Amino acid sequence: MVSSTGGHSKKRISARAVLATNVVSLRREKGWSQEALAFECGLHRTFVAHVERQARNIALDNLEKLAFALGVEPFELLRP
Amino acid sequence: MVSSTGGHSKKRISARAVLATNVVSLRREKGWSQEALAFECGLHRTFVAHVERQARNIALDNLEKLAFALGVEPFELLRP
DNA sequence: CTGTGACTTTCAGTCCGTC
DNA sequence: GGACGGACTGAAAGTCACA
Repeated sequence: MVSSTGGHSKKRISARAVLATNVVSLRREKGWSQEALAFECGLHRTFVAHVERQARNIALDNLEKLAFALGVEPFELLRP
Repeated sequence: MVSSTGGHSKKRISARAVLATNVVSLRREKGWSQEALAFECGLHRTFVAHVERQARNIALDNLEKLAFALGVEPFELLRP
């Protein structure tokens, strides 16, 4: 058993989970609160919270806003 | 002159445009029609067409379906 | 086989408040 | 500062007819 997440070692982490992880760590690296990040990308505070908790299926245009607010390219937010 | 592709070197291509380009080329590499790709990822033929023409703001879950149907990771569809 | 506008249904995204 | 619930509005999903 490689790990406990099921049986297969090739288990694919959902794009939502990867995104959430990346957003949280990039945000914390900058010492920002969810509110501060929301302000920077022009989205709502609760929406950013939902994305970080994998509770929302974010659309591409907003993924792009999030990326630029965090100072990275859109594809970097989805890279594991 | 840094480079030759126009005037501005800092021009950011929209995530939609990058996605469209990548989907079209990966699809053609496989010799698939839009209909075939739509079937593979469980989406509608016209929806795929709209994405390829940058006419839709696709959400993450569908981006993921598209990626796996094309045999790549989600972030690779957004990499320029 | 593909492009496109239009349409209905579902949900992304906002805003309120409470713990 | 962050998790979470409810209610609302606008936009994405999904489909179709026709070019």
